[in-house]
Amino acid sequence: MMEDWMPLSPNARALFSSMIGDAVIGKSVAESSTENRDGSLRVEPDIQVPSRITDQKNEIQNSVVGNIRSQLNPLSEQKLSSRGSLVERMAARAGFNAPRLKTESIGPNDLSQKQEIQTPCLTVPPDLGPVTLLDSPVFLSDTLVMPSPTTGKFSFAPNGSSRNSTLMTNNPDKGKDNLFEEIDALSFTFKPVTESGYTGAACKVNPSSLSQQSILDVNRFFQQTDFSRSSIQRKKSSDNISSEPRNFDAVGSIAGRSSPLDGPENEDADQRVNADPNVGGGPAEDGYNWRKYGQKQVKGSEYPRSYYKCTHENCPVKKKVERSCEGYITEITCKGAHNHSKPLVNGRSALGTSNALGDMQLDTTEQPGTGFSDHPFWPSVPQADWGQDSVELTPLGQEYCNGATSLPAQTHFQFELGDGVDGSSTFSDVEDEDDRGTHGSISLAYDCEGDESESKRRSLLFLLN
DNA sequence: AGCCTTTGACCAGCG
DNA sequence: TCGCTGGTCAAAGGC
Repeated sequence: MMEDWMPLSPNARALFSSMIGDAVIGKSVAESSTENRDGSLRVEPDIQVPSRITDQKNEIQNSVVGNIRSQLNPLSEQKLSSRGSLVERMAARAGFNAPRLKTESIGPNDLSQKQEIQTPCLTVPPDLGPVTLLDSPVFLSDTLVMPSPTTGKFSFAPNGSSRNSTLMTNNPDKGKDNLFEEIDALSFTFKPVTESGYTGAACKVNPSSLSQQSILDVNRFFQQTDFSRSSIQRKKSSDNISSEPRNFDAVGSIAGRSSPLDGPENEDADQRVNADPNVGGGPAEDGYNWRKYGQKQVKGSEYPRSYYKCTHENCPVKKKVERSCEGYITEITCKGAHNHSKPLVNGRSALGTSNALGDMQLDTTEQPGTGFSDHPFWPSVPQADWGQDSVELTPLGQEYCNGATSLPAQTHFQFELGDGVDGSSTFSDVEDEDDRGTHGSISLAYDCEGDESESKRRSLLFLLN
């Protein structure tokens, strides 16, 4: 179903995916990593998504997808329909069967009879119109739109006369109201991060209890990620870009979209959510501070390799990061061992920061101070092992490179092992790299502009998850 | 001012 | 020794 979002920017998709927990995210959640004999880590889909939460997410996501699609031009939709499921393509390329969102029970049984509904997840509840979603406060990116709760005014116009007519659909007011009604009904699943890291517990937070500032922060976040109606419209007007398969964060790879950067073809700088080098293999995504000291085009690699050093004094750790044309990490090689603990971030340890994204992680034992090991996107590495001069780890995964061919590129993480280190026995729990840095949904949390914003974004991610 | 990225040059290892 | 390649340095510039 991911192709349903193709016309959207990767950033938007990443964010949306994070928010609604699409099928692929479900896959991410459902997937667990297994350890191969050779020490590499591979993700395998073999864990079921908690049913209740998944059902709610699917319900919302189906509605959202359907509504968004209804806003897209027919051409894009047709192109989308003509493509196979991304999951299927991934499965074909990666050689595993990714779990699919079951949509048979949603909507008409005979979908083939309806051309406009050729892909799953298109059933839209009649009371949840496009405006419900597109006019959601978090979707509004410009100041011309109607006041919204995110602006602190929280007043809806009696009618939608002042809004963009092209996006208007039936029953706008009802849609908006329903948005909050539904949100309220569903409640957010808020997963707090404690000083010691992710607790694994989830608590419900009634949206009404959120502070105005929090809402404003959420809105600001969406604006920064350009996950807005205006961005969608821009995409509509540029089919040459939007119609191409692009990296899908949630599907993706380490996701730390890495923030999936917008491709070079996308010159709209404000849409670059993850143009930050931190995203993915860049500095900070693992809680440490890195300084790039070199970049080189390596023979045999289609992407330039970046060299990073840990900025901590006397810390010998270096890492090499290969990034695709879109900024997705295709390979990370970390060498050395940190001789220091993670720097504090916003009054809390980087560990906490890392775990902000770890709500999909399953019972990962915290390994404070072990570097990547305590990052939700990195496997747990016993301190003793990480203490070696170098550690090598090679989880494999896939990401989808944009570009004309949309060829998949393999994401490759590698920690160089020191002698006597059995990498195969040191890593026990790793997430699907699809959810890691090479894709935006996750990287957003690391795409920090500052401690404050980082903290706010973390909060947002909790809301979205 | 400090830190960062960028990027061309330089260095070392290897065949 | 030479050429190739990967890794690093360091000046310049940006934020």
